[in-house]
Amino acid sequence: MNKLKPRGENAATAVDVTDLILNDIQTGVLAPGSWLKQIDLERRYQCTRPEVRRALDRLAQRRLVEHVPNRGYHVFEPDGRQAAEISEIRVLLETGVADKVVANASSLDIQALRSLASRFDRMILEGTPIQLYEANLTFHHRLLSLCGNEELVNLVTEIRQRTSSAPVAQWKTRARIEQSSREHHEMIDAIAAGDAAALRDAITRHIRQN
Amino acid sequence: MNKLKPRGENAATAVDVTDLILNDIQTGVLAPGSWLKQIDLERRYQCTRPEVRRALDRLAQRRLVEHVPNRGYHVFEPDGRQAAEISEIRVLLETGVADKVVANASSLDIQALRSLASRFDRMILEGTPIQLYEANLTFHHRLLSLCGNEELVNLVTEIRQRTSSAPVAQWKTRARIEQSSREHHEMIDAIAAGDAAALRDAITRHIRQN
DNA sequence: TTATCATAAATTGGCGCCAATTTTAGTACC
DNA sequence: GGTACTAAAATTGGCGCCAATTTATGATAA
Repeated sequence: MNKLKPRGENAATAVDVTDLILNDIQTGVLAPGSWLKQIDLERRYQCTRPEVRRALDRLAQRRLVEHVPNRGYHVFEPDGRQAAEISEIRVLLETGVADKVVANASSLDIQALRSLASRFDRMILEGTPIQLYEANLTFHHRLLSLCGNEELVNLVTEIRQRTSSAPVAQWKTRARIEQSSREHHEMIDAIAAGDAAALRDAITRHIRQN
Repeated sequence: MNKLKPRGENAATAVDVTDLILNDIQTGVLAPGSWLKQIDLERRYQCTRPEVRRALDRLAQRRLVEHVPNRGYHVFEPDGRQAAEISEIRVLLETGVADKVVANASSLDIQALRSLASRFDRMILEGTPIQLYEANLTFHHRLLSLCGNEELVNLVTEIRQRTSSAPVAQWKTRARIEQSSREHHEMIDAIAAGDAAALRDAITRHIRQN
């Protein structure tokens, strides 16, 4: 008598609809401001109505979509003020642990960071915008993890999602992308040199001008 | 033909079950680690099953309760590491805007803060632990609001809820409470003196030793 | 021709039932 | 007397239906 669902289903089926919708918002498939009709989502993600509703409620809690009673949910578009304020929060958190990052970084970590930064560079040329976006996330996640504060890493990951509705489109020009790339390497150099002040400076510029 | 529900019901009925449960967790009525049975909540708050479930899901998203599939939800108890990490995050955010707070504070704001700090002092003697807790929240909220970053205020309010499961019980001794009181006045003095460094120092000590 | 109102279609959101899983209690067996 | 197995009770969680509200459509009158 073999149990088909051992305990948490297989890993592939385990992904929640919330993440699917979230992903489509991040990649810009679901445009900022657009209305998310429950029937459409139901069909698009091949799931039931209650699942859609739970996902929408969760995303509304995380302020990625906005709920208007009896009207439905639409993709949230942060105004300039909110975006600026969130950027400032990121600056505070990420520069605040710069010294910890520098202190904890082993030569192996630095090597890994260089590899991830290079991967970002490669994606500028060869990858899709989504791959570029993900390479960027991976780099920043790896760097921030060095601070040793797991909760902080989670928090930054969460609020980064709120920064721009369609983060894929955040790099408007090619020049801006390449500037980002340079800043990545600049951060690594600062870490390698043990220069926390330089790291803080690079991080601040990097976040503020996105 | 009078409409009994004008647009969003009357303000009293509008409070969500989520807030009710949250409040009972904060005040320690629902003890850390205890299981939240849906039937009990349903009866306790006079609401329907789906309402209970939505509330539990929201609280689980905010990591105030933990969800174990097919077992239910229980009040989350943060371990020492998590509590310490969250405190560090608060230190970074609240000290990070100390200069802004000092810069923006008018004499009227300072007056208001003194009033709120006094209210806290009064609650030590005359109030219930819950009133004391709320007076403390009000004071900190008012102070932090001076930074001008609305998103940051919201964020701190949110993560403060995650710090301790039963925040009412956070002040273990009378001595600790009175120390908190002194630190409140210390913060105000620093603001009045325009001394951002002193404010940062007071905030750091205040958060770390809770 | 355009504005307004009524009717119809579509969408949201609340509620209850039932299946799946877990826990508890009881019983038989070692 | 203790342990393992079985059956029943309790709890969780998924799903579909229907009422309430909103939006779209069309008709009528100015």
